[in-house]
Amino acid sequence: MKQNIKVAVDAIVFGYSHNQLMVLLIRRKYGELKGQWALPGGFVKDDEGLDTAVVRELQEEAGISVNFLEQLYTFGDQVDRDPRFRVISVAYFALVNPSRLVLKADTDADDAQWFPIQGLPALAFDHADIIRMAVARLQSKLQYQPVGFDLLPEQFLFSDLEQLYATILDQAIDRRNFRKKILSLGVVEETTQKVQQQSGRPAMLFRFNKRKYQKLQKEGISFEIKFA
Amino acid sequence: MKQNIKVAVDAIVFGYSHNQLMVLLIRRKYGELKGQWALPGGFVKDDEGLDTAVVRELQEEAGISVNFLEQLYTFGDQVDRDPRFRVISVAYFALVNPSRLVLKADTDADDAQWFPIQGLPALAFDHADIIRMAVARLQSKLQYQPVGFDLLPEQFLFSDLEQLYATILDQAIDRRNFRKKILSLGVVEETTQKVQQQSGRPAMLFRFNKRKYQKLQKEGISFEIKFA
DNA sequence: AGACTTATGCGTATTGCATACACAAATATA
DNA sequence: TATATTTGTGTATGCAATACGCATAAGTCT
Repeated sequence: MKQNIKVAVDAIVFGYSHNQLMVLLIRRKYGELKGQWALPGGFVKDDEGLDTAVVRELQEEAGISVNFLEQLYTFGDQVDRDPRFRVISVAYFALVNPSRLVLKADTDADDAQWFPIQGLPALAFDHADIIRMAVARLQSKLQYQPVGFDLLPEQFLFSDLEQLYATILDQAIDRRNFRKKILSLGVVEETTQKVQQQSGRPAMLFRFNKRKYQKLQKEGISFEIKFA
Repeated sequence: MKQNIKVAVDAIVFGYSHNQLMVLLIRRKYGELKGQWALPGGFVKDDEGLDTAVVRELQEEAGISVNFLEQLYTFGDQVDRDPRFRVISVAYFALVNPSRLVLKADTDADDAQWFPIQGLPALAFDHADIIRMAVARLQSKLQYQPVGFDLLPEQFLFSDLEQLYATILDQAIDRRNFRKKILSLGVVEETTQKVQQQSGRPAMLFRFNKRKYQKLQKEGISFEIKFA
C-alpha cells in the first residue's frame, strides 16, 4: 500500500473581546512560508487521534485550551493546497471565553496573536477560505444553538450578549425582542449584582444556566418543523 | 517528515425504493476482512482530490454516479479503527434517485448491494457508526433543505413525497398540512398528467422546479431567526 | 436644582405560520 | 348501486415572531 499524503489538523479559534470577533493566528517559524501568518495546527502523530492532535497543537503553539471544539471540515480537494507536498487538513472550530483568552508565552508571545475578523493579515495556504467557512458556521450556529456562553465571561450584561449577536451576525437587533427570546429559552439567569457603566441606568449582571445551556446545546434551539 | 497514516474516503449512498430507505454496501473481496460488508470507498491517490476519489470509488465499486454528494465527517479519533494500520476516513454523504439506482455489473453484481436501513448486515470497521451519523444528517437535512428531489424520480406523486418524509423521519405526517407547507415553498409543480393507482381517486403527477429547488438548497428552507 | 442625555428594563398590539381537524371528489370493487 | 379507497381542499385556533412605546435609573450639563 503506497500512499504519500500527510494528515494535518488546523484550528480556527474564535474569541470575543472589545466587541469584536477575534481569530487566533500563528506566525510560521520555519520553512518556505516562514514569517507568514497561519492557523494554529500541525501534523497528526501516528499514535494520536485527530481530536487529541488539535488539543495538543493548541497547547504547544499558543498555550491555550478551549471551551468548545468541534470538527469543521476536511480540506483536501486541491492537491496543491500546500506547496511543499500533498497535505489534507482536518479543520476544527473552537471557541474560547475571555478567561482563557490570554496567550501564554510558552512560545514567544510574538508568534501567537489575536486578530479581529475584519483585519486579518495575508494568510498561508488556503487558510483564508477555511476561516471564511468557520465564520459561516459560527453565524449559523448562533441561530440554532446557544453558543454565546463559550465566548462570554462568567457574568455579563445583557447588552454584551446582544452586542455579540449583532457583531457576529452583522445585523441590527431589537433589544426588547432579543431579550424576550433569550429569556424564554431559560438559559440565562439574573444575578443579584448591578454594574454601573459610563452613564445611564445601571445594568444587572447575568450568567448562564449551565444545565439548561448544555441541554439546549445538544438538542438545538426549539425549532423543528412538525408536519404532524 | 515521518508520518504513517493512510487516507481513505467512504461514501454513504442513500436510495429510496419501495417506500424504504436503502444504503449501498460492498462486500470486501480481499484481506483480513474478506467477505464482510462495508461502505463503498477506498484509499485516496496521491494526485487526486478527496472529492474525486469518492466519485471514482463509487464508479469502480458499484458503477454508480450520484445526484448529491457532500462531505459528512472525518473519522480518525480512534487510532485502531482499522485493524491493519492507521487509517483516517473522510466520509461522504450521497443521494441517488431511482433512475440511477440500478447497480451496473462492472464488478460482480453480487459485490455491491442495496440494504434497507433497518436490515443492515454486520459491518466492517466503524461503518455502523458512520451510517448512524449519516442517517441523522439526512433526517436533519430533510428539515431545512428540500432534499427529496435527489431521492425521487423526475415525476412523482405527492403521496410519494409524503411517504418519503414519513419513512425517513419515522413519524406520522398530516397530509393536508404537509401539502400546504411544501406547496408554499414553491419547489414542486403540478404536471398535467394523472396516474391511476390501485383504487381510489387518480393522482396528479408532480415534478420539482429545479431552479427554485437549487436556490432553496443553497439558502436553506425559510427559517431564520430575525431579532430585528 | 433642574433639564437633558444615555442606557436599561418591561409591556402590548399585530400578524403570520404551524397545528388541528372535516368533508368533498374520483376512481375501483363487490 | 353501494362501499371502500385514495386524492384533494378549506377553515378555525393558538402560539410565537415582529413592531413599537414608554417608564426607570443613573450621569452630565447649565
